[in-house]
This record gives sequence, C-alpha cells and structure tokens, in this order.
Amino acid sequence: MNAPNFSIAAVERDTGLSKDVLRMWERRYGFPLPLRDANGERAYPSEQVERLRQIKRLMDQGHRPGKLLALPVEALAELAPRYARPAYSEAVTVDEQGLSEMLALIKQHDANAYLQTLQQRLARLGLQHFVQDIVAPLSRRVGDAWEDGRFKVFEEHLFTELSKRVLRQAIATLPAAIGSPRIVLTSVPDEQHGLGLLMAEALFALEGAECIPLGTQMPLIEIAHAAQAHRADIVALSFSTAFPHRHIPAHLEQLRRMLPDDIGLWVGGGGVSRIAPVPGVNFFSSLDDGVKALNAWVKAQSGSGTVRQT
Amino acid sequence: MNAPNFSIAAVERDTGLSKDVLRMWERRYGFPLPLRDANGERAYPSEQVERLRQIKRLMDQGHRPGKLLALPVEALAELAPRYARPAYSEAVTVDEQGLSEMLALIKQHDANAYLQTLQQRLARLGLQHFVQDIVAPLSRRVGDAWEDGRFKVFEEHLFTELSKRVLRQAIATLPAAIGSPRIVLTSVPDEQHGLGLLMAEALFALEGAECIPLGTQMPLIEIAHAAQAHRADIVALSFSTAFPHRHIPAHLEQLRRMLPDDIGLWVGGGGVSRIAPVPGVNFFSSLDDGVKALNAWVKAQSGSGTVRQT
DNA sequence: CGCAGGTTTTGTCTAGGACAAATTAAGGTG
DNA sequence: CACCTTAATTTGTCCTAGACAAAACCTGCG
Repeated sequence: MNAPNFSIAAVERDTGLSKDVLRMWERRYGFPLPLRDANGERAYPSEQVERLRQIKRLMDQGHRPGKLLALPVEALAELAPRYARPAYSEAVTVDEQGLSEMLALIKQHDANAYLQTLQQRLARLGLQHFVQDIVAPLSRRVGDAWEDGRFKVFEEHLFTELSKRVLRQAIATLPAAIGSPRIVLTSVPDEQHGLGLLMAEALFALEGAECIPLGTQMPLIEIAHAAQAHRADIVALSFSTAFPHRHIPAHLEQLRRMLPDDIGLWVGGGGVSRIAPVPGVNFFSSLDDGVKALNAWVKAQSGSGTVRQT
Repeated sequence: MNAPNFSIAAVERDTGLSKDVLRMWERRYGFPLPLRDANGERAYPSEQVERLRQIKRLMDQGHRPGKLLALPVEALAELAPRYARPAYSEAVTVDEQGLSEMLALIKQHDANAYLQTLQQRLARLGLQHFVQDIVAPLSRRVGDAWEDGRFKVFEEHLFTELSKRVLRQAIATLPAAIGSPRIVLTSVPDEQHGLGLLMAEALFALEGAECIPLGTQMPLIEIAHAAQAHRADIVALSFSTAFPHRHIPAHLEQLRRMLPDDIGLWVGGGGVSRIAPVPGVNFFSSLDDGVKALNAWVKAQSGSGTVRQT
C-alpha cells in the first residue's frame, strides 16, 4: 500500500510520455530527476509521476514543455488551458442543466442512475437527437473536465463504458441496412477511444448506411485489408482530443497510400480540428457534417452510378 | 497503393515489437535489415514487416526468437505451435459443427448473419449457457485460428466487436443488481481485449453481483482509485493469451500493493494459465471457477459479516 | 494586421555497451 | 531413468550521449 517507485517503463505507460522524452527532459530541464535503483536504473517517486501527469495534461491543452518544466510545482495547478476552447457549435437548445446533472451522477459513481437517465433521454428524444444533443455534448464536457482534472481517468472510463452500452443497444434495434455506402468504422493503433465511432455509426446507420464496426486500434495495414475484404466504400476513422496531434497526418498519409483510390477516407473527432488537410482525406469537424457528407455521397452515387471518390 | 517503407515507429506499432528489440535483432541476428532513408534512418520494406509479424506470432506460441530469426523465410510458414494447446475443458456437448459454421460466417465477413445466429443462440440457450457454450468456445477458436494465421486481425476484431454487442445487450436486460459483492471489472494498460471481461460480467451479474465495468486499459493507479471510489469488494482483471506472459506478475504485484488489503483481486483469462501464483491474488483458469468462487464468497460473507479476503 | 524569414524548442532517431532475468543445457545423485 | 542443482546461453530492456528535422515561436517589414 505504500507508494513504490516507478520504472521508466511504468511511467511511460501511466503518463503516455515516451522513454526517450523522459530521458531527454531529465537531460535538458533537470526534471523529472528520478532516484536510481541498485542497478543504476531510473526509479521515479510517485510525486514526480503525478507531476508528469499534470504536465502532460497541460501540454495537451497547448502549453509548451519548456515553460511547464521550469515552473514550480504550485504554479502548475493554476494554469488555464492555453487555447481558447472552440465554442460549442451545438444546437442552441442544449439542456445545460440536464447535462450537468448527468455528469454529477458519474462523479458520484452512480452507474445505475446514469444508465437510467440515458435510457430515458433516448426514449424521449429518439436516436438522432439523443446522439447529437446528449451524448456528443456530454462527451465534450467529460473531455474538458478530464483536462481540468475535475474528472479522474476511471470516471471517464465509467462514463464511456456506460454510454457505449446505451448507444450500442440503440444501434442494435435498427433494421440491418444493406447496400448504400458500406462504411468500415475503426481507429488507429494508439487511439483507444471508441465513443465517437459509435456515435458516428448510430447516425450513419440511421441514414441507411451499412456499417461495419471493427472496434478500435486496428493496425493500418489491417484497415486496408478489411476495407477490401468488406468491399467498403468508405473508411471512417476517429481521433479523440487526447490523441497526439502531431502524429495524425503521418497515419493518414500512410493509410491513404495503402487504400485503393476508390475507397473514401473520412476522418472525424475532436482530435482533427487543428490539422492541416491531407490529400485524399475528408475531414469532419462535427457529426453533423459527416451526416451531410453521407447524404451528398448517396445522392452523387445514385445519380451517376459508380463514382470515383476524391 | 505501392508499398511505402515503414519507419521504426511504424513497425513498432504494427508488429508490437519495441524499437529496442528491432535494433537489437538487427545487431545480433542481421534481421530485419532495413534500408536507410535520406537521413540515415531505418526504412523497413513491407516484406520485412510481414515477416516480422509472422515471427511475432510464432513467438507468442512459444518459439524462441534466436531460432526463428535464423530460419529461412519458407520454413516459417510450416512451424506448428510449440506448446501443446491445453485440452479444452468444455462441457462434453459442445456443438462443434455449429461453432464452425459461425466462424465461417465471420470468415465470409457476413456480419449480419453472424449477429443473427448469435441472437438466436442466446434466445435458445439463455445467457449462462450462451456464454459458456457459445461465446467462450468461439473466442478460444478465434484465438487459435489467429495464431495459425487462418484469421486476420480485422476478422478477429469483427468477431470481437459483434460478440461484444450481443453480450452487452443481454447484460442490459438483466435487472440492476444492488449489493452482494461489488465487482470492478477492467484490464491493465497494455491489454485491450475486453470480451473476456464481458463474459465474466455476464456470469457475475447473473449471480446477483453488482458489476462496475470500466472498459479496458486502465492505469494501475486508477484501478486502485476506482476500487475505493466504488467501494468495491473485488477487482477482476482479464489477461488474454496475446498478453505478454512475462509482464503479468509485475502488474499484479504492483496493483496488489496499491489496493487496500480487504479488496480481493481476481484474475482470469487465457493469459494466466502458466503463471506462477502471486500472493493475495486469486487466479481462475475458467469462467466456471470464477462463478464458483463468487458463490463461495457470497456464502462466506453472509455467514460471518465482513470477512477479510486473503 | 498579415506574411516571409530566421531562431529556438522539442521529439525522435542513432550507436554501442551493460546487465539481469529467463531459458536451456549439463552434471550429478538417488 | 527421473529429478534436482548449477552453469551457460539467450534475450529484452535499460543506459549514455550525440545529431538533426520538423514544429512553434519570434521579429521585422510591407
């Protein structure tokens, strides 16, 4: 029960900072400065790991490592997000209070009450509005709360897991669509967040698309294989805000090269907002844009037979 | 569409072999021997990546790297698993033919037919037998098929995703249990397979336990936090056969230290079969054992008030 | 205010060396 | 021949320290 020290591998796992980065920071900035065990290997005390976690969080919000690592411990807690959060482009009538109440349920770890509330909203609003007005905004707020440290990791996991259940259940009740665009939905190897994919699936399925959900974390080459095996028209990927921005273009370029030209590559999620466009890849900054694009695709398709995607 | 070369980071992602290992093998065995790009950095042709993938698969089956890397390409394809597969300890009356047919549906990428078949079995057998006689054996066979290379990664993903849906849906129909043991279900950071957890959840929920599903890949420290926040009696972890055996004990020891003594730590899944016992951790080699242990726990509890777990 | 240019910051790669843990092989001994 | 103990080997991870390209930031000019 007393706090053991962390090996460099353990710190990498827990903070998401690579071993290379940890060693580099130590060399350059003098933090973290771990103890050494009997073999001369780094042994990070848990305070340092905790501080690293906080630093990582602030970095994800746009702060630069050089500043953060020079800062004294106390100053870290008070830093605000550096990027203005993009204004929520939600329908004007979002039930702000209702959302807060639902988040409070998660915060109280009351799984049953949360599930019940979700189910009730779903029944009241129907799947489309449920996704757009409840799940998507909730998931945004959970992301924000997590960045601020108001939500712990396990609370985020609980939220995700329960929300996924309700969504999946709702999707299961839809009639099995056949035809129209066939869409493979998945995420790249380091992206484990699947709630966005599920929301997209729900909306796409509502529009009559045939969705092939492959879960998260597919090796790129396998995504290409899957797309061909399923004769997909579109591959849809999701990147969460937590995903390291800098790596997204490389992933997309590589996948685009592996994928036949006539299969579309659609990308969405909070992680793609500030990404430079990649040729042959369609970016969507909101679920709604995705649905619109799907409708356009269907229209183009029915008009002119097999159309080559660009 | 022409095969681009892989950076060392891309190979790490796609094969699961660490950069250190890739460089070490190159130094020691002369394979892989990547090209170099303009900056002198390794650039792996896709044949080498393919071969590495195959080598990794054989290693997971118990072969040793030294042998495999010395072997010519053709010889690799013919190697059988090195460990005798543990005989299936399934109920005698497993519908072998039915299972094969279901696997065939996955192999044909016919998601709808597979889902339909699952639903039908579930309705016919009830949740408990559905889990024990259908999902568990299927998942074993998929694991085997994957090891043999008869299943591709994306086919395994499709199987998992669809099976999870049906299971979750079934769990959702169960009455929300309150009380009895409260069980937090999750997996460690490098373990992304969640089907086993879901099977366990189904069976535990059937026995009246209150399950708190947190999804997969929770940092250890967060598992400890979650267990306390939810006032859990038991933390249940799952390790798949694909999980690197060598790392399991370290994870369990670390988590055991972080967890209050009176919270039980139960571990199951295909990955724990050949693991030396860890003090304070209960291992289960089958779902059935887990259910029996749960019943025993309930009995002990009701007999003597709050009992200290060992 | 916006854009072209130079400068700093930052992450990732490279090389080879060291060592402990795991595994296999070898040497008895009952 | 089975079994245990010890020695040799295999293998993964960690270490240091240097290099460099890409991104982010600043600055001056129109």
